[in-house]
Amino acid sequence: MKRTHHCNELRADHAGKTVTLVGWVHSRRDLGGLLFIDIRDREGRTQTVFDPSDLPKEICDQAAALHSESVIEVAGLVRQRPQGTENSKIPTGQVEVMVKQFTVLNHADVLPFPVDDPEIASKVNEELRLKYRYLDLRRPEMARNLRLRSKVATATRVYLDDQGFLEVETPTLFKSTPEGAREFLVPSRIHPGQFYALPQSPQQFKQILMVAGVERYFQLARCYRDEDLRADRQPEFTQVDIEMSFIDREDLYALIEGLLKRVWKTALNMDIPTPFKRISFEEALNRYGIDKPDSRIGMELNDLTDDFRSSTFKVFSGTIAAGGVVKAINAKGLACATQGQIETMTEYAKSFGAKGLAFIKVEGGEWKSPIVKFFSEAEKTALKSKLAIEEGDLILFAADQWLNACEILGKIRLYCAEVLKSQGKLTIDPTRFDFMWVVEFPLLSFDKEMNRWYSSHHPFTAPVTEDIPLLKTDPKKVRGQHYDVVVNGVELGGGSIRIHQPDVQKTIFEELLQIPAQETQERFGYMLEAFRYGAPPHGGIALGFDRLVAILCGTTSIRDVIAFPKTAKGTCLMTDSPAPVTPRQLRDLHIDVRAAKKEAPPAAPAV
RNA sequence: GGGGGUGUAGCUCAAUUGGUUAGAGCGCUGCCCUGUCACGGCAGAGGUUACGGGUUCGAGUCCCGCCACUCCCGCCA
Repeated sequence: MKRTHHCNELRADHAGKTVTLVGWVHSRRDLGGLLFIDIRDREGRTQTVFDPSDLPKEICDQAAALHSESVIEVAGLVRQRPQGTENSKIPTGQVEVMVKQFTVLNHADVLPFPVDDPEIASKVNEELRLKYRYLDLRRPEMARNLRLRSKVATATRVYLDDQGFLEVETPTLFKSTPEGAREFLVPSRIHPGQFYALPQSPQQFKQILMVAGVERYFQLARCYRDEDLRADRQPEFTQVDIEMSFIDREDLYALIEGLLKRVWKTALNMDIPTPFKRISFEEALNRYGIDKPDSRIGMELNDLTDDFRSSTFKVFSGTIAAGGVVKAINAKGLACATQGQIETMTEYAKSFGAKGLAFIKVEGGEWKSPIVKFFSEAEKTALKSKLAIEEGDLILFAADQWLNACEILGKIRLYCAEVLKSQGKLTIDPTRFDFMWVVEFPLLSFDKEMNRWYSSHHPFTAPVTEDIPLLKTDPKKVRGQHYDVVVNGVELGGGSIRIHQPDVQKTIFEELLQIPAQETQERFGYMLEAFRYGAPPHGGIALGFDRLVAILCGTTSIRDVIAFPKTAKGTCLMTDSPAPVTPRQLRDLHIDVRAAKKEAPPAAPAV
């Protein structure tokens, strides 16, 4: 068997050539005498013709009995199609292969779902698609995603190699660092009762590589987090992990902008403008109510705190008196929102801790609202001008402490955008990509319940240099040298300049995070020690590779760009994992299982 | 852990207020068909309405439980 051409290769000037094609039976049209079979491989498809006047009956019968997706090999003569029978829908539509020899390489059973019909195949229950992932991946859309992912990975490697980066692999069997994401544990057979952890990210190793003098490191690194899944979160995922020595934030921005420019050019043949705009965490919250703004949908937040400071509407003025703020968005054209939708929004807002969701519907020239009667003329005028209120608008308010008020309206804003989209009142150009850097995150956040500070990003993030004195006096004000790269409301990645001075690192660990010295030593001792032996200033970033590819493929679910993804409950429907193991295996690992045993599934019926 | 959505033939979907034998398209099986490409024509098979209970003269439809898939909250340094 030697194929001479792939199935998207033959053109009119191949006429007269004898060729061999291999591939899958895409479709079969049996006219009783003449039989057409479209043979498909990953490149495309080609029509083959079985002519009974030319071939033994057995061959024609055998070919006529084939199911879709059987794998065949055909050899024959390429010829120009008879006039009037060309098919302009496919690139090989000018020619066909007159079959001389034919072999069935694998006879396919009837399929659980159609692979050839994109209309139906794209609507097939995802459960079925995951169970028969190999069939799902044959669909052109999925094959395209796999191919695009591969191209982006290669473009990334080439770009970073051009920039002098070394690709270094780091261990998958790591040590548990019980802070941050929940880890997957791997019991040690050789060391009874001890465990490895799968890395949440190669964070510590990449910093150590800087101490090791690598200067420029990258890796398409597999990371593992035992947390609940989302459309854009899987328990195992891939990061473009990057770390560099002797840099500041500007160097990093330039590097990543160059990388994304290259990737967008390679994948979509698009030139994205650089540098990306930059927005501080505070401004992002103030304007968009979220630290990963989608700037394509308008409806920015407005601050009305000053306007309602002495309002007779106590819900607002009272909140302000207690140190809170009043914010509002204008959902243009949403005055038609149903009672149900307003209720949904209110419930949604409440789930984030809002007490309620005040609103004004601007309909029929009047402001319909349960609260507007409390507003003075001056307050109404301020609203009207600040929010540019027009007929048909829906105004939504949040009154709360700053962060809460912002976040509530931020979520409501995204919800409104979805409603407007579904009503056709908001359309977004699918080729629009709004990149931005979100910067100046607070280094630390305070956990009221635990009564302690924790790292907003991770404990290795360097404070902004001029804020270092504030560490001991006013930790809340310390900004971190942290940055997130965001596109269209998706956090593509984040990173920071790291701490490379052992004393600053020690202050963070022991004085602010209040990790006891002994524990710091046990968990991070090797890092602190490494920093004592010549640690260069360094920083880096990690980009979510699955999210990156998903955006390029125009899908919201990273499952569409991962060959073998997990379900929302972390199972693999194709291999049926996770699964029980034998008592013998457990014994070797010194493990007793206390969980109730799941009942074994009934034996599969004989096929 | 919590909330929402979905589950009817192999696939995609329908089934009025709880009311006859649960339907359609595609696929599948058989027969016919020599220029189709969504080939066409005729005939046929195919259902534990996810699963387990309950209410009712009667349940795909209502109630309770449960499972799977999915979206979201929590969670994701």
